[in-house]
Amino acid sequence: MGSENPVCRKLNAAIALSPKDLETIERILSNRLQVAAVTSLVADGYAGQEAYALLSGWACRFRMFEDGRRQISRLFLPGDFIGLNASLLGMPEQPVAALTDVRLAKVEGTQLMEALKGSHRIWLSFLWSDMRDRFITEERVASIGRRSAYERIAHMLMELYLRLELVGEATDSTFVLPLTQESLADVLGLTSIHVNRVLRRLKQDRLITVDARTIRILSCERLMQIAEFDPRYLMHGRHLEL
Amino acid sequence: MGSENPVCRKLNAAIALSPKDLETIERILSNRLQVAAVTSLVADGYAGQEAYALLSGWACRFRMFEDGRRQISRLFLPGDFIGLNASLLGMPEQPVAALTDVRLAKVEGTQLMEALKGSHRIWLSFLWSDMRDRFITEERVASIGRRSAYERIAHMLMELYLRLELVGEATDSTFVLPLTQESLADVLGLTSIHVNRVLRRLKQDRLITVDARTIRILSCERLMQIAEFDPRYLMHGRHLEL
DNA sequence: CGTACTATTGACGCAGATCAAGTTCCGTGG
DNA sequence: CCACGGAACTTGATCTGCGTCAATAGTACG
Repeated sequence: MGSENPVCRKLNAAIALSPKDLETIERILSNRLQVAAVTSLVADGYAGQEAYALLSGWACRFRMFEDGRRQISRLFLPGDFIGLNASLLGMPEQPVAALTDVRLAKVEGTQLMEALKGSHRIWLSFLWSDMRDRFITEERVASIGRRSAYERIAHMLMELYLRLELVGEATDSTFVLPLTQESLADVLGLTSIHVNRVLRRLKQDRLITVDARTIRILSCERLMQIAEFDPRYLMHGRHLEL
Repeated sequence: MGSENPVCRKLNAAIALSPKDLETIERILSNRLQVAAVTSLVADGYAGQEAYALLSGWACRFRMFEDGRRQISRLFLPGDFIGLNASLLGMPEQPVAALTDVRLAKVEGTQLMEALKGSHRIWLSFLWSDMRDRFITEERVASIGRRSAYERIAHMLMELYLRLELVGEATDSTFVLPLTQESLADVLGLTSIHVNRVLRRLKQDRLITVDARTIRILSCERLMQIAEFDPRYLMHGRHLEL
């Protein structure tokens, strides 16, 4: 159904969840809040119990340097959890900020733990989500470390498309990329100027079109080939027999 | 005691473990094996149940590209777990290889799960270790994305020193770095030639000395300052009240 | 209709890559 | 014990992808 929340959609796509499991998850996510773009969700080094699920909008975890350099270490898309494990330990972490207006669900540790204990499938699906986040970060290390700017942006566009598609926010090779080129640069380890130039090249090469902030991928195949995109790290599809 | 294994040492440094907890962990690690340098521990995309704990030597997870480029996304040092969570899901992952001769303990999922259920502290300590690995990877993204080669190497040397110190493999500002400059380059997202030049600069600037493969840090303070090293991400010390 | 982001484009510079030689360090076999 | 072969390390010369600086043009909002 269209009203299904992205968290359930994502988890259920990986591990078949029972209606009861889905209900349990919905309940965990019932404590909703809204936050405007740019707002800090987790302060730098804050050792809090805060954990969120992102229901709509984009957020990021980042590292600031004294001279103003910024690196975004993770992008959070709808359906992603923010600080779930860290909240269980209550340990200081890198700051998190909303990149767009955002709808969140605040997750309570105790409630979460009960759900994990109560259903093996819920536990598996959370583990899956957690592993996937890690693989995404490891692939990003590979991207920033060894891919050229052109390959890197090609890779990121494919990744975003597939991640958004999984939660129903992208179809038809098209999705909304609500970030400024500045933020994109901070994700990619580039400058906004170079991001701009590479996007132009990708358009010239008829690989994508950009209209306002809507991206259309003209050839997934060629984009994946350019980036040596190996979709396995996103772990989409039901790989587990239960 | 000196004979204590690095896994126990590391976990116990974060979460105070009871003698019984430590015994349980020792038991999980009783299935030992040895592997020579360069050997593959986890094949590319292998969806195995394999999980290891590294007892001595260094290993890495990496991403290969068709033209021979390589990026090491994680370094495993003594005391680290390899593929622990992935093994529970049995999902394909990036390959893992031994960088030096290595002593391992093979970890069984079922045995592990029992231990986690049996002791809250063991569970916490594994969660801590897991989070720490993630923070290390996120800080690496920041490093490769935004730090200069000089800052990046300074940062990595400090990180390695502190990680090794925690498991008793470094004292007195000195540790053995058993990697070739080629491997170092693949960790750092640089070329071996540039790594060589930057190391020379660090020596000239009286920040480190290198003798064979032994690194001595002459000024932690200056090194940390250069790299804007924020030790919080390593989560050393006992932060949790229990 | 300013004021302030955001995007775009050009000119130029530099950190780090590439190319090309050595040199040193070891392990191995004669 | 030495000779030899192959890594790993070192260093210089040159090149280039991306950064920096600078200027203009949209756009969005009050």
